[in-house]
Amino acid sequence: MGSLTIGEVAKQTGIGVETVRFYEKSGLIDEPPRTEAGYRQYPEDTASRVRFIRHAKELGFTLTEIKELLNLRLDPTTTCEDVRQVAEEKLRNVRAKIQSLQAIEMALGELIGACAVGGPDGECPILEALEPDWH
Amino acid sequence: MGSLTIGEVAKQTGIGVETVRFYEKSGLIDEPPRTEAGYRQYPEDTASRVRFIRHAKELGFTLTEIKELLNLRLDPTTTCEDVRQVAEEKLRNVRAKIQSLQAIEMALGELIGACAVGGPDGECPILEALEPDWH
DNA sequence: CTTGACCCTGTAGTATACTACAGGGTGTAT
DNA sequence: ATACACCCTGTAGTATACTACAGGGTCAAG
Repeated sequence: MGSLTIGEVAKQTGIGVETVRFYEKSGLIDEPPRTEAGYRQYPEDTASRVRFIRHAKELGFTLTEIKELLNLRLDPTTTCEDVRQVAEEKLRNVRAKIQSLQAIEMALGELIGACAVGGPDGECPILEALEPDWH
Repeated sequence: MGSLTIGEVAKQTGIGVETVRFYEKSGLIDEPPRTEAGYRQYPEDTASRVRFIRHAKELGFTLTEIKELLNLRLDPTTTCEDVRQVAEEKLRNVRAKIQSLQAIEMALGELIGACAVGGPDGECPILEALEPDWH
């Protein structure tokens, strides 16, 4: 107990074993210790790390950006100030995404509302809601 | 006036002319009328459509999903009920993304706060903030 | 002690979304 | 009338993120 095979990680996270190895090679999850036979022994929190990666990917972050997010903790060579600056940049990035999504959310809500009363009439509430505030 | 060349669309949106043609071929923007010489004459709102596509892409939507979003209006063969159902599914999708981003936003805020007082201490607030509510 | 499910490395193939030619025509400014 | 920037089609190449073998070793159950 206390460690997971690559197959268990894959099963718990709904991805393939090749993808787990791919993430490891890409530096998104740490290289785990091995058994004598060479089998990977992943720590138990690897599964939540993988789930984080999948969610972040769905939110439009690239694997490179996700690596940066995950490395915000745990790199002892960077100073606190470095970490803070990267974190603040990511935070601005995240907030911009939230705003854009909220604009789409409103547009979709309007579309559904318009649909309920009269049906779509050729204009595009989605485009209209998003355009004005985008430089 | 009243129409844009492909180069003008590209310039106004910061993408290349090849990408505009690619979006046209992919059905994300309508095939525009042509001059006698075969030059494309895009309607003026093409630029905002392209900007919408770029933003939606940054939010993790695929081009296929963006097409679905854009086609929510303007297809006269689908019923209002069809439109509403697709719109509501997209809305749920968008709201889930907003929630996940807000969780990341909080985690980053915590990280920045922790950093301000004592520096990172080996735990990962980003991972921790996201884990509990993700099945 | 063998069968089947699992693991290993390494390489090659796929889908998505561009991006860059090649080879040619157009339009206007000097 | 000849540059030069721009447009056209079509095809091929690239980056990212997987996904699928090939060829082989490991291990627990019967």
